Amino acid sequence: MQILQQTVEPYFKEAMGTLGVQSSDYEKLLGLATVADHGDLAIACHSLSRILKKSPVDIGDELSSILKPLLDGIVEVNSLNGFVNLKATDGWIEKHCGIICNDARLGVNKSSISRTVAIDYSSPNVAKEMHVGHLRSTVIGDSLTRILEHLGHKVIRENHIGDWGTPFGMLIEHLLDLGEGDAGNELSVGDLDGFYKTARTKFDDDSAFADRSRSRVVLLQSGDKETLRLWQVLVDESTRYFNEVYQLLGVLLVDDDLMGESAYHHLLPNVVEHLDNKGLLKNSDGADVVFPGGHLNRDGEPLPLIVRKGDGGYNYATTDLACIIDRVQRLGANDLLYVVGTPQARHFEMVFAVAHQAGLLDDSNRAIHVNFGSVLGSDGKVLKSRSGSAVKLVDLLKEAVTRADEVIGEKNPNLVGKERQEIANAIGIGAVKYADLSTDRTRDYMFDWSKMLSFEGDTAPYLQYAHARIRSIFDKVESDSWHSSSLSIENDSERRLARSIIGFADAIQSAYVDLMPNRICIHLHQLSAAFGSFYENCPVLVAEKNEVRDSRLKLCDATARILSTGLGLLGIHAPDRM
RNA sequence: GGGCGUGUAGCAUAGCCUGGAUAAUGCACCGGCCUCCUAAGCCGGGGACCGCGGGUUCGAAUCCUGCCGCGCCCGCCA
Repeated sequence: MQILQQTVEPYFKEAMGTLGVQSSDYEKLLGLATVADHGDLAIACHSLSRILKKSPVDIGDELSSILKPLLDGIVEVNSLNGFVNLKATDGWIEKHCGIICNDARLGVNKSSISRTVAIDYSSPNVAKEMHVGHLRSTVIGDSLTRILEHLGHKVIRENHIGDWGTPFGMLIEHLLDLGEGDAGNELSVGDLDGFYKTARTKFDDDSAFADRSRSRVVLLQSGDKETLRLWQVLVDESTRYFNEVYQLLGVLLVDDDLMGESAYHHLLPNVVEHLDNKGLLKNSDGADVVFPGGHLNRDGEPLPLIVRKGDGGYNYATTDLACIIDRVQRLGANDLLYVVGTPQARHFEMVFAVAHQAGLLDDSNRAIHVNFGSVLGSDGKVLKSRSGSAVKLVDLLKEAVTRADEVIGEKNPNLVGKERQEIANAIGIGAVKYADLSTDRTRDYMFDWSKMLSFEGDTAPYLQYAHARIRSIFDKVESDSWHSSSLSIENDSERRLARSIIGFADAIQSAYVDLMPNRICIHLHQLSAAFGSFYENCPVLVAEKNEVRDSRLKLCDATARILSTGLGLLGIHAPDRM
């Protein structure tokens, strides 16, 4: 209802002028109504009481009578308890909802300024299983990518996989021990954890193996050809596996988006050199560090960002700085988004601070840690991959699809074959994604199988179901004549639905501004609920008059398109049947 | 110890940035609705000292502050 507020704003100002109130005294008084029954917009008059030396109720009455003629035909004006309530007229709703119904973009305009956004998400580790933390990053990042692109921004996906570092010594040695063929087998069936854990165990228990692993790291870093080839085998097998998961999940990530840690390896000395040239580099306990300020360690001393370890090796802070250089200078990114868990908040604060100090970022750039909460088990404790949580991402997704398929068998046995498979996929995967996207991403997230895979309530299947019901109506419509008809709003169910249709653009805007996909979920659920009520109360095909039928068809069409568009922005499919 | 975050009905959440009128939604619970466009649905009902105490304000779930609980982070892992 931003659009209504914009419409009303000038008249409101005029009325305030008539009352003799300064603009600084009424700036925020006009806002969205908090009590839906009272209207769409409200003006709280209480703070004017002191200025005008009248009671809020009297001011409300007076303001109301000034606004009434000004806003005739736009809103109904009433005053109550010192509030002036503005409720959109049916005429206004018919007009604006009608515009949206006729708009391919459903009222969602592209941003006037297109930004180039590099978004870093998913980032699984080579030769390690993807776990629920990767699920969050992948699903949230995918949704944000879609939202940004929908608004006309240029998005560069960056899958910063963990493909470099000391563990690769032991992984390569383990690969050699198994023989490339067998190892490839193990990896290709997706037993990444088994591979990694065995290597780890050997490293810990077998000193000869540990020695070989360390030498292998040296060979890897010095660019030994054969070692690099073996390393590439590990990377290829892993990425093939990641791609399977991505395909099952239905996210946009492809091989071209891969930009692993190894890709920045050669830039790391330059990063340190650059920091040194800027005079930021300090030596502390043998390591090269930068003190960004604002952070203290346990002893109350300034906390450094280590860019080069005492042993001469580089670490993730160095790589992240190299990424910033690459993304800003080579890719021309205005905005840098990092869809990474909250525990790394301090790390990113320090990296961004150093990047600014070093001139790698300036005021035109926005570097944002798009943080998300930890994944908790049913016991409320953090689920960690190290503790060997048995939840494999692939297994979870497959179970979701299986369960969806079972429900289809119960609810709609007519669906068979390939179509049923695709629908089961859309429902199962959609349920998992929606469970992840529909809550505030910054809060911890309870990993609950039964909730995630239940298809009742505020879930993707509820929205998909609303969509499918509408599509089934259109299956029975023979003529397109409704397309050119106009809306006529006659009852509360229609009003509520039309208002919700108008609100779609606001929801997208809100999701974009705060990078919060759940704002879209909230709106889609509210829209679906409005539709559910409409569906029960307002016969469409058997409406008493043709004008009414056509008007309702328009509402249905817009609702369905908002659902499929909105779900699409969440990376969720909306099947025509289910 | 310091920093950051969080605490809303039995459970899970929205609202908090940008303060307003009976705190919203889902699950669970209770009661209704399928000769009628998909009942994965709809309608109605009960259930909350918005962690606790101060403060600012005409007005606080929302802003400030103190305390309590919980979580994460606090130098060579990422």
